[in-house]
Amino acid sequence: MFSFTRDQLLEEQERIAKKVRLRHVDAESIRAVCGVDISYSDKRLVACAAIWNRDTKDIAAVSFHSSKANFPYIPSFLYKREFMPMVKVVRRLEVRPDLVLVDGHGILHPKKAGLAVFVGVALGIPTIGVAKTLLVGEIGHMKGFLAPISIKSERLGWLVQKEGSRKYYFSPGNLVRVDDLPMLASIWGYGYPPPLTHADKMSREKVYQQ
DNA sequence: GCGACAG
DNA sequence: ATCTTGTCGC
Repeated sequence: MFSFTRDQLLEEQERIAKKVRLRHVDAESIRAVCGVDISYSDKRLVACAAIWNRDTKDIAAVSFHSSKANFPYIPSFLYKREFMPMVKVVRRLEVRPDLVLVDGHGILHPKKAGLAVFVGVALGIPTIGVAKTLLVGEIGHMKGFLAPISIKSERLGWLVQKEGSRKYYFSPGNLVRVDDLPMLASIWGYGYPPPLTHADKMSREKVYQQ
């Protein structure tokens, strides 16, 4: 099988980080939002992509991809474990989403190359990383539901927390700008993104019955 | 050297 | 992520 040295993985992250393009996206143009998540049962995994329609506020399409986990979970190298299954499950959708939300960090990462960066660069679709815990970065002062997060004074993401809700960490994966994230998070009211809630639930159901 | 460490 | 009892709160 394949083995990788830590340096090889770091080189791969540095290469992908150079391919990221942070571009402005108009929130009004975002209609189909896709959430991607993965559930596990031992070494088996099931990835689910769920498209949530911003107008109907309901799920418009779903796809699954089952495979075997071929790499362990190592902090800051999650991409090696989940990147390919996520790309495949999104490509399996019959509809091309306007925005992809990934369960994990984007450029808010030691090498600016989190899981959402790999997925976003591979797909060429605006992508955002949404994580439930912080990996790196310093959190600024909360203003409304938002607090900027930066590394060495460079703003790379946002802490989003609606009153009475948990904290979520947003950062660009590709083709969106850091300062676009607040407007995009407002689409679903700053809570946990509905597309990710559905993808999480459906991937868990699928891996359970399989 | 020690601790921290997305999912 | 997954496993997994009881407990707090709406």
